[in-house]
Formats: sequence, structure tokens, C-alpha cells
Amino acid sequence: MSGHESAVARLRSEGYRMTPQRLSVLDIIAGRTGHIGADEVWNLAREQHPYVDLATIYRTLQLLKSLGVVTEVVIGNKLHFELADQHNRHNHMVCSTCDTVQTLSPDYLAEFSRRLELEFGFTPDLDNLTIGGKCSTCQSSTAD
Amino acid sequence: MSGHESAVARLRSEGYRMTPQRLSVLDIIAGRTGHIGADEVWNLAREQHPYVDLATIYRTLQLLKSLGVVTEVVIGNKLHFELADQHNRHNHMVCSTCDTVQTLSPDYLAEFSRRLELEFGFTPDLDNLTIGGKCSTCQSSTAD
DNA sequence: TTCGTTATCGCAAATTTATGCAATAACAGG
DNA sequence: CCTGTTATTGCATAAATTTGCGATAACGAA
Repeated sequence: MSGHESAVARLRSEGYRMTPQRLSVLDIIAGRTGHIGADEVWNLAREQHPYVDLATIYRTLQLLKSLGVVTEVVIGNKLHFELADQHNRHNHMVCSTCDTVQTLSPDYLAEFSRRLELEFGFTPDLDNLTIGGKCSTCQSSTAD
Repeated sequence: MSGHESAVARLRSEGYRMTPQRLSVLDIIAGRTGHIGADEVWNLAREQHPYVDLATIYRTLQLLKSLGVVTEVVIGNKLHFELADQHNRHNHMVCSTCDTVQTLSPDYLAEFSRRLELEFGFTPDLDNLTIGGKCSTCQSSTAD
């Protein structure tokens, strides 16, 4: 229910226009707890606006990501998105074998991030950082 | 010149067959210092084997990656690859604005990695970790 | 409320990467 | 060296994401 009013304000203040398509995407993302694929967003959006194009979904998602309103998670070969909640920041560890996702406190990356900034002047985009690897269950198996 | 003899041995010992296509890809990757896009690999490979298919290039690249022979770098919306040199391990910081790539010693990630393994049993694939963000030159600009 | 500017959309097509399948070729064994 | 098994290829196609462009709609100003 809450959460995306401020996002709407953000858009307006940045000079972007508010369209039913964008509102719809915002509603969908804000209406769930976890992450969701672009195709799924599309399907849900079409229930209310039958003519929305998938390209619009992608463009909206990228816009919201660039504004920090949503966060991107790379799962397998697909992009997923979720609402960026300032009060519940987290990173994602994705198993390349079983595609299971674990969340991680950004505290684990704080020191790392600080060093990059300090020593290289590089500001990492941690909010959209997906850490690939093998979960405890899968790492023992030899298979790829 | 050097470097990929061991890779060839790796393939054979794992039960994979050695084909001219795979040798070609190996030669191309081992023959350069930096990273290279899949399409570029394809173009170079075709100079020697006019009928290689792009799908074969992608399959070979994924195979080599899974064997740890090559490393993947995400630049913009494209994948790049480079020879995985044990004696010159490094990570990549890619600026999302200008696509400039800086290398980074894996030492910066060692402690982080250790904690993930210890506390979650998660083994991160650091070799293929690309860190997105803004380089010192671009981070001041407001534009996205 | 109407109008003009221009951001945004839908549509089509392009890009990038992955995959199913029948034909081919690697390579181990005879 | 020949032969059989089966991993690998090429081709066609699919899947995922991005982009160009003319038509449309948001919204500030009149």
C-alpha cells in the first residue's frame, strides 16, 4: 500500500511524466515482497492495461532502477526486480547451480565499498550487486 | 603463445573433445592481453574457420568459463571474456556511465569472501564478479 | 479548459545470448 | 587403419533485452 507515493513524487520532481503504465509497474513492484521477473511484471500489468508493451515495461524498470526506486537481481539468465526499501537494504547471493537466492546485509560490503571509494574514487553500485557462486547445498557436487 | 597448452590438457582430462573451433577460440583469447566480446571472437574465428557458428562460440566460451580457463566481464549490455591467468588474478570495476574498466586486486575481496564462506557456506565466484558503479570522472555528473 | 511542447508509448526490428535437433566428426578400442 | 559411440557442430529458432521512429498523451502555460 505504502512506499510508492514517494516514488511518484521522485519521478515528478525529476521532470519525468506520470503515466498509467509507470504507475502500474510501480504498483506491481510495491505490491510484492520479493523479486519479480520483467515478463511477470508485464503479465500483471496487462491485466489492467491490455495494450502495454513489453518494451515499455523494460524501459520503466530501467528508469526506476536509475532513480534508485527498484533494485535489480540477476538470476540465471534473467533480470528480476524488487522495490528498493531504504529500511531493508540487502544484497543477493545467487547459486549458479540451483538459482536459489539468499539475502545478505550490506554491512558485509561496507568496508570493501569504502576502500574502493577511498583508494580509487570508484563508487560501486552495491544496491544492484548480485553475487554469484555456489550455495552450501550445491558446492559439493562436481556437476556444473 | 603460451598459456593455453595447459587448457587443452584440461579439456582432454575432463573428457571433452578437442575441436578446431575450440582451439581457435582458445588461441584468440590467449593471444590478447585484454578482454574481448563474443562477437569479436566470432569474427576472428571465422578468419580461420569460415563456417564456425556464433552459437558454437557462445557454447565454447561458457565451457571455458565453467572450467576456469576464461573469465567473464560484464560491460554495458555485453559479455566480454579474457584468459584466466592464475598469476595475474584480478577483478573488474566497470563504470556504468562511460563503460571504462579498471582492474582490482582480489585481495580487496578476500575478507569478504572468507566471511560468506564461513558464515553462510556460500562460495562466491569472485573470478567472474564484475563490480558496477561510477568511476571518479563520471560520478560527479548528474546525468545517468 | 484549451493548446503546444515534448516526453513517452506502441510497434517493429535489432541485439545479445541460449537451446533443440539431426548430421558430423573426435577419439578410444579393436 | 577402420569402426562405433557419442560429444560437438551448424542451422534454425527461441528467449531476453534494447532501440529507432512516428503517433500519442502529459502537463505547464495561456
